[in-house]
Amino acid sequence: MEISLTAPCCTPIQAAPLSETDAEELAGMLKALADPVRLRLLSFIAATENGEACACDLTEPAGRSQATVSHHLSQLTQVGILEREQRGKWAWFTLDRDRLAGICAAVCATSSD
Amino acid sequence: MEISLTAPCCTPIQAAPLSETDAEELAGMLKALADPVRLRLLSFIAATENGEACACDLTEPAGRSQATVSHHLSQLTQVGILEREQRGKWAWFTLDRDRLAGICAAVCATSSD
DNA sequence: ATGACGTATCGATCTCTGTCAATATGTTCT
DNA sequence: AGAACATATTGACAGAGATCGATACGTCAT
Repeated sequence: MEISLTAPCCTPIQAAPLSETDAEELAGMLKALADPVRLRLLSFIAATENGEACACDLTEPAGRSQATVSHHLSQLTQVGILEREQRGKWAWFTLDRDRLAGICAAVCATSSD
Repeated sequence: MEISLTAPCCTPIQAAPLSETDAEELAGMLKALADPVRLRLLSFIAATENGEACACDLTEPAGRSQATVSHHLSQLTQVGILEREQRGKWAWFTLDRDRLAGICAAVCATSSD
């Protein structure tokens, strides 16, 4: 039995039959990921110099209205994929790579991990 | 630079800003995963003795109608997470773990991978 | 305090998706 | 061929979600 580098964020799907509740929980996180605009937002943030970005710099490259981008950023923050920090009147977001890895672990980890 | 064990199934999000097309592609696969019923179906199949299951044995544990389960299995097959094999009048499904790992790699792989 | 500016929330609309009953398709057995 | 059974497809509907304009909320500078 190997020790995996990142622990699953929730019950892994390939170890044992998933309960309805556990399935709902993981599905919620995956739903947050499963949108092209949100994936691009994550990608933009990951591509910055410091791995952080201000909401004001994300509206234009996302190609959506300020309200829509704010909504997407909020969703990603809610499931812990993004972390939000208020700096003056600006909202800065950083990617939580451990959280992302935890979601992936829940999807991919096999019983031998 | 490490060589990762599984190659991303499509453009990874953390390497460079994602194009709209690439984002749509990955989002499509994640959408297939992002449903509690489908996650449970995957989980049930992964938990079987041989890692394969007949559609007829999935309807009841999924708690959905035959039509709905068939629809979900079809979606998972369409994005390559499940593989379908016809045996007589039964449809057998196996999990493509490499495909799953490829999706995870696209989400989690960093530029240093 | 007041004005300016960045962000979040609200309300409305439109599209997408999960669901099932009914039906069609395909396979096996007699 | 015809009956029986497993699975897929169709059509319809309800609920969820993406989107935006308008507005409210915070924060800063004057």
